[in-house]
Amino acid sequence: MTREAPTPRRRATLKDVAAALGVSPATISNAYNRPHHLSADLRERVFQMAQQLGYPGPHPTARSLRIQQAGALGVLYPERLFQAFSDPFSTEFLRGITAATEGAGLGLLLVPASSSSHPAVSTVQGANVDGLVLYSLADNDPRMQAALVRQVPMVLVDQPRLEGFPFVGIEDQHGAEMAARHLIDLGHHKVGIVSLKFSPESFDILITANHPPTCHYRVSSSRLEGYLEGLQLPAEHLPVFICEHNSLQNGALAATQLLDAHPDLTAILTMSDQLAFGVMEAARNRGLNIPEDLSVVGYDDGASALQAGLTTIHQPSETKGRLAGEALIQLLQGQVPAAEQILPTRLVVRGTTRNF
Amino acid sequence: MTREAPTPRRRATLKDVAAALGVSPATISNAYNRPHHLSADLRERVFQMAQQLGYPGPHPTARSLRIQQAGALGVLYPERLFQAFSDPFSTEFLRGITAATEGAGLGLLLVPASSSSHPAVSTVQGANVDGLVLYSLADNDPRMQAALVRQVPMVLVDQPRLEGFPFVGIEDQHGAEMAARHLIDLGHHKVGIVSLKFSPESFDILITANHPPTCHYRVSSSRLEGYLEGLQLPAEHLPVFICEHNSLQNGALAATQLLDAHPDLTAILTMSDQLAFGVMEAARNRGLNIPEDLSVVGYDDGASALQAGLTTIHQPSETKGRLAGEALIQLLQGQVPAAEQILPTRLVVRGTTRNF
DNA sequence: TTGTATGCGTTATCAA
DNA sequence: TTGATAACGCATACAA
Repeated sequence: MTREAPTPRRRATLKDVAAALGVSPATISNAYNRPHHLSADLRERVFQMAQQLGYPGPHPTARSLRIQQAGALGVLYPERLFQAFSDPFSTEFLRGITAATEGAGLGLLLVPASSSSHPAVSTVQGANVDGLVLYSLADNDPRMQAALVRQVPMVLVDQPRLEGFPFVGIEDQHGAEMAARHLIDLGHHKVGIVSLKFSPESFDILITANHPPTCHYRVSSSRLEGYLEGLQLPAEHLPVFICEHNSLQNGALAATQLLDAHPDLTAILTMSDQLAFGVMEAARNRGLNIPEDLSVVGYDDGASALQAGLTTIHQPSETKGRLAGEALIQLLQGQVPAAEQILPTRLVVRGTTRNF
Repeated sequence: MTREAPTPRRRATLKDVAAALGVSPATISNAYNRPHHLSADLRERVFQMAQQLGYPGPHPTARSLRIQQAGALGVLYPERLFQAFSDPFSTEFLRGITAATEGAGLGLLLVPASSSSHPAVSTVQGANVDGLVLYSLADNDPRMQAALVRQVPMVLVDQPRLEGFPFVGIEDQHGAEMAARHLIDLGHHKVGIVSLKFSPESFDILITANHPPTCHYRVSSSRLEGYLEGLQLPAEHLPVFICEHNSLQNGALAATQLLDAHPDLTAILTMSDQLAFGVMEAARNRGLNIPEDLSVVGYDDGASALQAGLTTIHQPSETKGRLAGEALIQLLQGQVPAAEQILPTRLVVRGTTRNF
């Protein structure tokens, strides 16, 4: 097993350096982690020998195992990670997390969603992290249970609560209600809704609000409730298009189908800015002017909403991320963070809504 | 905070389950990893006992150490992670990486930059990853050496090359040259340049192109060279403002100082879209119309450039990320990726440049 | 189908 | 200041 061959095909370890130097492994470890526990001279010789043998320094995983710290925080995202970087609004959330956690020297691990070969739960089970942020997961997402089982510190954001874990969210329903009331105040009676998805496997579908399918996403259900509350219109005459993705393209599709089925609509409420942009594009393509012929309201108020002059509901997504990150760090330090932090939403009236 | 579950003083381990069940540790391990190596009945009993004891399943770090796989890829970013989520253009790059790596079940670890308490090299030494993407690091960034020492698979993107590691980049200089020539073709003779940073510690400074300070960033130096090549103007009359940050605010500051010192400028070349937006804002604030009074060219062509009608240099940042991710995965699989992939840049003329 | 023994590469506790 | 040794928690040949 032991070979004195000068060509170690295998990565050199701390023991190899110790052996080559005729000292104990502890000394090598000390050279890296406790400089004052050994003479400067010996320490220098250790580093020289390490370089000579190609010893890359303490193995991170072995060290993590030993000191019981992974040095990273994980984020569970409802969709494929690809999506996390597609919406300017969700990158703001991630920015908030890093703003809070980077100073502590903690990395941010984006945990991959499921794929054919790698079920989602296995990736959350295998994530080398000291804590998790559960972001906007569906109430039937198996990863929630998998995360719970891991018994690591967790913070929940915009998703179903779990007893004993800090929650960070926004006044989702209230924001939607304000959006709806804004339209009512402007005199609109024929309003369509473009919704975010209802369940992980959902696909594009046009329904009416009186018979909604089961909704597994807290954000979607809260906002829909807010819309209904604010509109006070008969649900059976309220068309709702449920989108599979939160994308401009999907918003355009939604608008097309809504307007095809209900040409008399004078306004559309959307559950995200991205969807609103898509609606606007589709509306213009069929010759409708905004806001003259059609009023549109978004949700989120990401960076691009200002640029586009979109009337929308503002939510502090970066702050949301920061609070989540801070709560998680407090948990790691044995402190007790606020059990619940609900951030305010507010209506921002710009140029895409108008009197009817 | 307190949970009703039987709180074990210490996290239960595989051994505990084995002991409680009177079987060997290997059996527990098999129950989780090799279902077919034991009877369905015993497997079921294992899971039940695990639940009863609160055993969270195999410890990810211990497992990682044993199987020599971290299950994640790391990204080294030139600035604080906060910045990675601030520029729509760099999020496109990250999106490309995840698009390539998520399918393989690999997480993406964003390695934190330095802070007062945590030197940057320690975080790269301690990152639990199977490979690294070095993105746009300065040639004097100590993390490059730290990464090299680790002897893990690496891919270099938009930064100094290292012998033996795949490189992914763009035609940086060529793009800049086209931008400059575009202005010359339009008849401009008085041109200012807004540059990205030259060194990690750099601060805002106005210089002339004939005496540039040492540049540690490959992207900045390539683009500056391209500008000089394309402009063919005397360097001593070419003002360059070097920005500390790649932000709209910094672009506005740059424009203000450039135009204060050189009121006769008719055009400004910027090394990023973000900087261009800032220049445009500052120009408008001082009563200059774009492009009538001032032509502006960006770089990157991120999503917002189209919306703003910015003349800019397009680069395929998402593709860049995808290729980097794919190359890294090939490395992990023992395959040999292309040693070098240089993606094309192209001039996109929109509404912010005009004849002079 | 199940058990035994060993090693993955460290760090921590003690003793010298 | 340095050394011997036992964890850290698991997976895998190999034996039974």
